[in-house]
Amino acid sequence: MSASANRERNRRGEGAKLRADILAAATDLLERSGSEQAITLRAVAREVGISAPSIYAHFPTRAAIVDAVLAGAFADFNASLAQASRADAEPVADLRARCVAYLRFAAERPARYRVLFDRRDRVLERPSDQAVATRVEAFTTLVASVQRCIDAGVSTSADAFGAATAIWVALHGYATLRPALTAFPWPDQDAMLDRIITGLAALR
Amino acid sequence: MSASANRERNRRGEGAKLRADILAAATDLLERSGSEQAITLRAVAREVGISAPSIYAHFPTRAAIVDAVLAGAFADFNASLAQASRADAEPVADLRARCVAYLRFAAERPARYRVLFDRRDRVLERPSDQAVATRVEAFTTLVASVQRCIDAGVSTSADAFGAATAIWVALHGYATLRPALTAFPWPDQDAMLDRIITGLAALR
DNA sequence: TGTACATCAGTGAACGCGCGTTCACTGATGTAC
DNA sequence: TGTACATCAGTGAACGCGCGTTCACTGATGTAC
Repeated sequence: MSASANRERNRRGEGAKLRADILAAATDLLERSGSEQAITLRAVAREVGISAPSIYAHFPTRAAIVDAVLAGAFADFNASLAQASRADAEPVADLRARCVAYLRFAAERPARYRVLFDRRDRVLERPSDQAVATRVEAFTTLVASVQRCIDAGVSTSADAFGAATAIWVALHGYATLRPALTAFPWPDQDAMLDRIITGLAALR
Repeated sequence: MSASANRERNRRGEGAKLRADILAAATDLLERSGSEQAITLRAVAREVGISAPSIYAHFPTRAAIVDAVLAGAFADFNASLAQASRADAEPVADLRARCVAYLRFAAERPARYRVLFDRRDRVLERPSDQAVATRVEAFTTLVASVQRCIDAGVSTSADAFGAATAIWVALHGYATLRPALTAFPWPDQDAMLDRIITGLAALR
């Protein structure tokens, strides 16, 4: 298949546009297939309408593409949660809004969600401080949200960190299992969330 | 590499022994690599010390090997939980023992655990009733365990199924995230379990 | 007891595939003079 | 204003790899006579 059939060559100085197209195509492949294995140089090239070697002008290796997709997923995830946050509202309402946004992100972009926490730690390559911060951001704000419930006297928990970890773990389990086991007679999501928040944040 | 260096040819009538060796090698590859992708015909053959085509006497396709590994993992998982169960003891102690066994299985055989619930439903191939029953067995007994807590008046939950689902989801989240994110400052597992059981089974 | 032979438990070479990556190249585009 | 040319944005062919699978085969082993 000729690439020119699908895509016009960028004008001079606009070569960097291809980088964005490559990233979008890779993200799309991930989301459609459900697996980061689907992100191959050749599949991405096919999707964008270029030849495979053209990718090397923008990414040094296949892994670099996957990393960039992952970074984008984390940024989207953090943005979704931040947007849902209502730090000035009732603390329980804020906590709930954050959890709803968490599950919504996972439901709407299941493959991207999975990839956020599915990867084993890379022992060899040390992630940058910024990468670590991005990864921890959503959790940090969750702890703060639980702490606000404690401060307001509506949670009897003595440990915001522990409670937030338990909530996170439950959300992750639900977010992961729900799309994987569609035949399971899942309870209503709102009821599930009530159980998780009330039980694990030790709400009165 | 010659196979005869590693393995003696089975005697006549004992060809079926190879099936068990193939399964063990495939399981080992899964557990060592952390991914079912590592189960390739050639890798399995290398591991067992035979040539790749020899596998076809025992499994029609690569997928059949993976399925068999998965079935074995489910059987082991159910057996681990069943063994931990103390249905005649205090209901809370039984529930806790089951949860501990759940997390222990996941910690000791992380790749096998993952594969139990990681796979998306196969929409095309309908699983047999028996396969479904095996998959649901552990959960069914968890619901019963919660129900015993309710019957004993120690849980205020009105819905054993909902509570069991919440507990399962939290256990799964923890079992999945804990080995994946080793840099996270995980709280003590016992404290975590207390939070999950007490909070989600609505224990007094 | 000896031997021909069917069967069993495998082997080794080959197929076509998609992959990541390298390499030498091409042709349009903008710029210097 | 015209043109030579450097540069940019790519291309197409090729590499070696491991894969699932097929095929024709081999040689040891047990058994029938």
